Amino acid sequence: MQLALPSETIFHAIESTIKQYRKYAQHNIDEKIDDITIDQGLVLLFLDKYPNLTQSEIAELVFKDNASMTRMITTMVKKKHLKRTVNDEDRRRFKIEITDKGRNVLEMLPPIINYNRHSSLKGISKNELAQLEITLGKIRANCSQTSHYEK
Amino acid sequence: MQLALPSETIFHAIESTIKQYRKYAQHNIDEKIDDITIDQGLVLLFLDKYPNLTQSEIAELVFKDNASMTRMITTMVKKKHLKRTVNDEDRRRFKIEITDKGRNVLEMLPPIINYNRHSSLKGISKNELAQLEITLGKIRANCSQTSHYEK
DNA sequence: TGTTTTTATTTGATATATCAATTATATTTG
DNA sequence: CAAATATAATTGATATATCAAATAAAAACA
Repeated sequence: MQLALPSETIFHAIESTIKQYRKYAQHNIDEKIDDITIDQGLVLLFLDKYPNLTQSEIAELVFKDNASMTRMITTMVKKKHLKRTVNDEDRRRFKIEITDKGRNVLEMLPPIINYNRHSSLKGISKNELAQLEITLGKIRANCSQTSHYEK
Repeated sequence: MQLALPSETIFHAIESTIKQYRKYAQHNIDEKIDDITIDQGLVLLFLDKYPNLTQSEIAELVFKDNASMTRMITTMVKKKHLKRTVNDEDRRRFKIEITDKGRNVLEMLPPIINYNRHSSLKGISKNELAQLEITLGKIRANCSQTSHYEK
């Protein structure tokens, strides 16, 4: 059976694009901020905007699952960007607070993120971007259906 | 500073598309084959086509680094899809062989992979795909440059 | 030939992802 | 109210990713 090499498929193009963007964005962050990943940065931004988020709400916003979020926040507490205390109104939850060190990071972050987003889309028209969005949406829709592939 | 939510950016669209494709593809594999990931399947396909590949050559073909490939192959040896023996012509290398169990998997794999690739692109024209490829290429190019963001 | 460099692979540390099972607390409901 | 169910978060197991350091063997070189 004929089978294209993975390198020849659009899926590889999609995957390597997002990987390259992540590396690029992380590199630009690393130049200015010590020891913060893209996703940890997003956690800070969301907590700043909505201070009462629970861990699972944050998880949803940054597209992680709860287990990963637990561990991410544990890491960020260890690095002293966050403080985690029990929420007395609902003792199942935690109150997650941004420390001064976290606030420090927060000040530097938005311009870098904006730069990353804009510079990586240089030379791509609004139309082209809209088309990209549409095509990706079609793929997602195709992949969200229950397969009809015969067992 | 204004900052779009991650969910509103094209980067999230790209990332969630590839994640959804991976889940969909893995799900279709799981229905028919026990205990094989997409990437492990690709390793088998490449080894079948080019039996003398070294670990680092395989790594390159499936876009992993050497450390990950070492661990992937260790896992596949544990699961008895592969056999690893020292290569006597160059004792730094290993000879990686596909076992009967691995061959069994190999027979079932190509039609599933083809199905995954085709069904997830349903309703997308050749032109549209070509355009997708072009736009992604522009993003990759933008992200491969050394940033000029001022320190 | 002996030394240096390169290549192939491994290992350790750390972060993240996924799944299932577990714990603790809240909420619902009969 | 007590029992059942739902929610928030954790934990354990396992796989993968990344980086840097280590090992072993081969190749280059002086």
